[in-house]
Amino acid sequence: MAARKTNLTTMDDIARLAKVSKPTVSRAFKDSPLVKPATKDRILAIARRHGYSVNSNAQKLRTNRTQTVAVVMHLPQQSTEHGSAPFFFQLLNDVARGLWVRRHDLLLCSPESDDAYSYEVMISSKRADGIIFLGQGPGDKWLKDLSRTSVPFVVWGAVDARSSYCTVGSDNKKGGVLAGQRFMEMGREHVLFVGNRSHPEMEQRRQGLESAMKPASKMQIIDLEIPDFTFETGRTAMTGYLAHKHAPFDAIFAGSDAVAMGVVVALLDAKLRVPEDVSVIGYNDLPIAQYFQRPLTTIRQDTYQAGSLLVEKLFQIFDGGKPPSTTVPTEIVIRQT
Amino acid sequence: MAARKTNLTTMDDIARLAKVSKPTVSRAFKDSPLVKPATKDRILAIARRHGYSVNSNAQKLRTNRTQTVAVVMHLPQQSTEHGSAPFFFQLLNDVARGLWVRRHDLLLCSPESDDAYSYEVMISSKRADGIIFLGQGPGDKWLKDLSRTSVPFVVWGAVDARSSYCTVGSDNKKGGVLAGQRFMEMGREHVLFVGNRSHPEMEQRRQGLESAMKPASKMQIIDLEIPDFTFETGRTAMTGYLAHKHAPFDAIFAGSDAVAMGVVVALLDAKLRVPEDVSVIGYNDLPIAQYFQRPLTTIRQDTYQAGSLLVEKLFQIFDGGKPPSTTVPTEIVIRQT
DNA sequence: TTGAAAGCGCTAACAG
DNA sequence: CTGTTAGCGCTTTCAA
Repeated sequence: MAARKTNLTTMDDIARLAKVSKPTVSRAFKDSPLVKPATKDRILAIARRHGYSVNSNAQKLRTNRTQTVAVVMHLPQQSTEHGSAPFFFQLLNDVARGLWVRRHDLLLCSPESDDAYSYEVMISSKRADGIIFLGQGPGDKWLKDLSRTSVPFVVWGAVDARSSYCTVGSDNKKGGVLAGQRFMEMGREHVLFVGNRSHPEMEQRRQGLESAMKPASKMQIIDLEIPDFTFETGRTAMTGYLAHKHAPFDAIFAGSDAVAMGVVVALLDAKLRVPEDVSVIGYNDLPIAQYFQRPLTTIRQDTYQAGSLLVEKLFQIFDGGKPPSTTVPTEIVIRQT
Repeated sequence: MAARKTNLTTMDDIARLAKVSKPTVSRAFKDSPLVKPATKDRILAIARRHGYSVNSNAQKLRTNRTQTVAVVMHLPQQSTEHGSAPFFFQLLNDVARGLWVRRHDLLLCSPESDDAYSYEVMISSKRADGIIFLGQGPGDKWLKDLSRTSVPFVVWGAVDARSSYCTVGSDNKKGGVLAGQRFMEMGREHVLFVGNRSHPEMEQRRQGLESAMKPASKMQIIDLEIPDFTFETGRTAMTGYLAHKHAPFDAIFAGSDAVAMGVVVALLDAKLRVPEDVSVIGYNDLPIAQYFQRPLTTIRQDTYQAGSLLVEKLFQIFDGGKPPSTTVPTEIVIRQT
């Protein structure tokens, strides 16, 4: 009589087969020291033989914990739409690793609406124990609203010490400083900032740039505002700028590597030499950046550490803590632009 | 007396407040026609006012359905490790959209081990109703094993009509044909295939290439085997090939865009002209491909459709069907290589 | 159209 | 170390 793998469904079945009680089976599965090793092994062997595993929904219902974290990420509609997509995927990856270490599941969500309510529901309906937001979007009103609720969450985005919620983000200011210093070393004087000052992270980078340049009284910043941070936007903005205005510039600090690459292409199309005529620095150090036409000088963020920090801080919140926002170090990667 | 938002926890509480019974509240939440609209509105209003939402774990336990699909994806350890990462993230994105349309949650997992058992546990423990595998890895023994169980799953990978499980994949053969035809039109004769024949998808592409070239008896394929499909691997393989062997070639079909870009860089380093001396075709049409030093000619796969198909077929399996494997159309994007 | 009763599969509290 | 009891919050009968 071959022990057919009839997937038994309940803990009671296993208990009966192992001639123990249900709680003992339960303990065996959570590796409790309260159960005798021999008993435990027998139970686990029987369970495995019958294809049994603990029903996680009953477990979640009973314990009132889901061991699940929701990660909310703006997924790009088209591959070209969102210039920093590769960066966010890398970050997702690193967050996934952090959760995996803590044996938590990762529920991937797109933002339903930028409205605190839908996230409150996510928690009160016990789909997840907490939320990690990858990117805070243009305005963070909804995040402020959310911070007034009891929803445990952390955010990747611009770090602001006064913020009412916990954020982990690139040291944008330092990133700007590094770019400014580099330009100064190269003797550049007119820096075009291709970004968007209403975007908090961008503004921080610009401030860093400005402060690094202060010692050199000759240096100045020219702003070129762009609505988003894609290759195409960078290219067309640059082409337009070259066609119409003529404030001279010899350096460019771009809001993202994608923008920087667009800018470089526009520059080359206009017969400007990079870096001889114009020096360009990007942001993020996308994997592509080093293989670009002109291997790109850029500011790198440590996503590995970012992922760990996001997870760690969320768990501190689970434990009743109120972890401070933190900045992740930033470094300049000097290549050929 | 302000109705404070004390988050009530159970359906019973809401039932009491609305002066109805628990089942009525349950019906109201699932928009059942059995409940009078006025009653329903009243219930929903009360629930919302008190921050109540249905406990999804109790729901899942009771109904024995999770409304969740696990997506298993090899997350790259380092950004440069896995050349096709951007492609898979795009695919993830499109799968997410498909699941969202069907109001299912997406549980993101890395492969625990390439062993059927861990996936059986995922289903028998009721974490998810089914699994979508993004990429089948080098061998698919574990997938064959899994297909002998009752685990509902579909796979993105090489489509093989004889396979025991449902696969959705690029029309690799057609992709190869398109590349071969293009080379033929350009009058190329010696095609270097930079790929890995033990990888089913690669082998299919090579077969397509070969069949397209058959009419031109002069044309021939030279194989350059590589272990993985990253930029660096492509570059070093090409550099090595140029240094040692000297079978002449005037065209290259690469296993991925990342490889193709690595190959192009090696070619240019060796003072070969692209495309004058060597024509190069990649695979995947990564967003970067068009912005590369030489905008890359490549084979594009329709991930949007792929995502929809994967989800659709999984749902057919849920409904007891046995959907056939399908191929997603493939097209050549002619740029400058 | 609504309600009463039963039970999904599990774990925590307590007793031994 | 192991067992008994109770109940997590919900939906599904079935009855009214």
